[in-house]
Amino acid sequence: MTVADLIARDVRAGTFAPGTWLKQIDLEHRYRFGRPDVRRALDYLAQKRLVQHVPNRGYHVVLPDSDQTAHILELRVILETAAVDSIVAHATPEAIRGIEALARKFDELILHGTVLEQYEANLAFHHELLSLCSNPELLTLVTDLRSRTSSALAGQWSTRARVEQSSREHHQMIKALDARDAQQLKDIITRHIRQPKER
Amino acid sequence: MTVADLIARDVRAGTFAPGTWLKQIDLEHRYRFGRPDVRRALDYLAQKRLVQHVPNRGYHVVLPDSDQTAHILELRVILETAAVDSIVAHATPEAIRGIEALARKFDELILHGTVLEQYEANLAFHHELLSLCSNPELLTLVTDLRSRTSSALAGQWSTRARVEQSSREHHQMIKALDARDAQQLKDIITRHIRQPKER
DNA sequence: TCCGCCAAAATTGGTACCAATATCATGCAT
DNA sequence: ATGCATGATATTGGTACCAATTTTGGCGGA
Repeated sequence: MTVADLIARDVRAGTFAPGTWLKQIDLEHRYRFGRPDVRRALDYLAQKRLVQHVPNRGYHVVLPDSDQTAHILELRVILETAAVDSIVAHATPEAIRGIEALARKFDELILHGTVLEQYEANLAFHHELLSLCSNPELLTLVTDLRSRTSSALAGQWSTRARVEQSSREHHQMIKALDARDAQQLKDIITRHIRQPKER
Repeated sequence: MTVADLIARDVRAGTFAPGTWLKQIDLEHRYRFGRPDVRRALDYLAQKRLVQHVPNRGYHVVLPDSDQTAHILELRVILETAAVDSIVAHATPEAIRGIEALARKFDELILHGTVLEQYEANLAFHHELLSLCSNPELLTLVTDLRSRTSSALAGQWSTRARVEQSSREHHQMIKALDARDAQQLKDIITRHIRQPKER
């Protein structure tokens, strides 16, 4: 696993809170990598907009911007609903079963997993679903976008109720996919991404 | 202007043909920058998928993959048509006039400009049009995607006829925008991006 | 007591150098 | 003559070091 992945994971897990300055020396000792590796990783993450670079100051974890995350979520709605027709067209019974397995994996982790594990299981579910789309670039693009909103992980996934709601929506997606109901699937995905605040 | 921009420009201009190995020493001398700057630029461009990194071999300009570019073009169709409703809603008369000016600028360069100038004028036109969308992230995302397909610049922009067709479509877009005809604008944009091969 | 200035420590970012690896050319054996 | 091994060369990539900038702590003055 690369340095960038390790840092990204720690950012998501909350080890490095938003706004924290990531000092190269600390990262060097923490992950036992050389200075150039650390700097490349920070540049990489800066380009991915997970950290921000300030010349002669260093790199710090980005502060979540609610407007910006809202815009990114809208992009995901656009892209993931656009993928639905192709997904439905390529949804073989085996593929659906594979997705269902990942949904159940997510369900299990609601009770006995850490927030990070839940997050990654959720990622795996959506990744598998989107991989049915005939456009592989869409998958990588959405994956990229998702990685930019997850720093607001604590906010979105805080409550048990919200996670259980996600689980229900996963199974609703599978049901709609099984029924080849594209419009229904689009609606669920839209709700799932937007995560409307309850009442 | 940064090293990455300079390299990117030379790649688009065809100075560095697809497949060419970009040697750090050469770039260092060509642009009069230090080694670390060159390496950062190459890493940056590799992340942007303009060049490819092979460990212990170096960086080479990506070879255009027709399937991949087709997929990226489809993503642009999805995103740019999705932006239309918002664009139409925010199209003030002044904004339309600004876009029209850029379209005319493009027209002029058809006759008296280099291919690179035409390319950049085209970019400016689309950038201005998309900037009307209420979602700024969409603009940056499409700009990013566009930068990945332009290495196939020679292929797409080769003929005078194709460039003039683009010009006509620009003005059709403005007309549809002026008429507040969102569906019409979407159709034109879709054709414009897909650039169907003439019979 | 609080504010501003100055020095010291720490961190970033760049330069030079060196090791590791790949490519190329030459020579040898078949 | 051709294929292969071997050594020379060039390029990449990492290590160590140093300069430049920023931050921190302390001191003096208002």
